[in-house]
Amino acid sequence: MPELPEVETYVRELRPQLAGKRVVSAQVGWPRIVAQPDPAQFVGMIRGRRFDDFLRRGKYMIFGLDNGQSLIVHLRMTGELRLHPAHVEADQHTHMLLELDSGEWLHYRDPRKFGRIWLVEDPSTLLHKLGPEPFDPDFTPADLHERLAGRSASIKALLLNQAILAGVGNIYADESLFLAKIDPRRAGSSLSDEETRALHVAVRSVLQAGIDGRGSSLQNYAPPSGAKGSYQDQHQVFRRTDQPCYRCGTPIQRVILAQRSTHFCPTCQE
DNA sequence: ATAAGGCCCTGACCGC
DNA sequence: TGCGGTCAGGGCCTTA
Repeated sequence: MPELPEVETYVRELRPQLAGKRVVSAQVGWPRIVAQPDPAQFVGMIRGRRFDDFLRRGKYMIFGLDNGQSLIVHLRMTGELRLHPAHVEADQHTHMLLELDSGEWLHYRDPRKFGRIWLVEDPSTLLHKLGPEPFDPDFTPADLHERLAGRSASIKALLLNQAILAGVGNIYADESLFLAKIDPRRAGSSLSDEETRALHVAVRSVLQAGIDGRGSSLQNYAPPSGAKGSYQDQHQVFRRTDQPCYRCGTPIQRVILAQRSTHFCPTCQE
């Protein structure tokens, strides 16, 4: 389940592999994977384009092309993007292929087909609804407090809301709330200034540790270089239901919030 | 406006 | 062994 640290790892590892290479041809196997434009147009438009820069915004990857357009990819749950030599055959779960002038092929593989690809003139038409980047200097504790004000939904649900803050998903939301010692079931508006500051610090700290570990490799995710991420070894609560809290020994509890598994320590988090 | 639930998808896993 | 049921969850959509 790629979240900000996993997508950031993707961008860092794929950038040097793709920079300056040109698309020779494209194939789309599962039409719904290409959200915009329609797949036939997409194939025509991407042909001949060269990859210039490569950025991340929230959980989106943005490939800048030489004609000013952008190829945007969201991996959702099980998406993978990998550069392979020409002799590697696409399997049944590979839904888009780009042939490059280096002789390599970029494979988009996604068993659950939740991921989406766009080719757009202006990325902001797609990304303008996103909240701030967690590491943006303009994102302050006061800003976070304002975004949570008046919200009755659980703080867990609000952390997952990409319009409030971009990039946090289920793993890093649970880990952030544990580090900040905040009960995930609390209403967003109930957080004090002090708790909001603690959460602000915790989100950045957990995401940075995730990036440093090249992400969390659970059942599906692995970075494009193949070697697994390591942050799963540092999880304090995520998928540790009934196991003792590392801090106090209380069994980690699991509840459902916003239709997502939520893990927390009932003693440490209030 | 916000909040909550459904939906898309398939593989892994569980109990029988 | 086979099989049905359940779970995993990101983001968009509909409903209230």
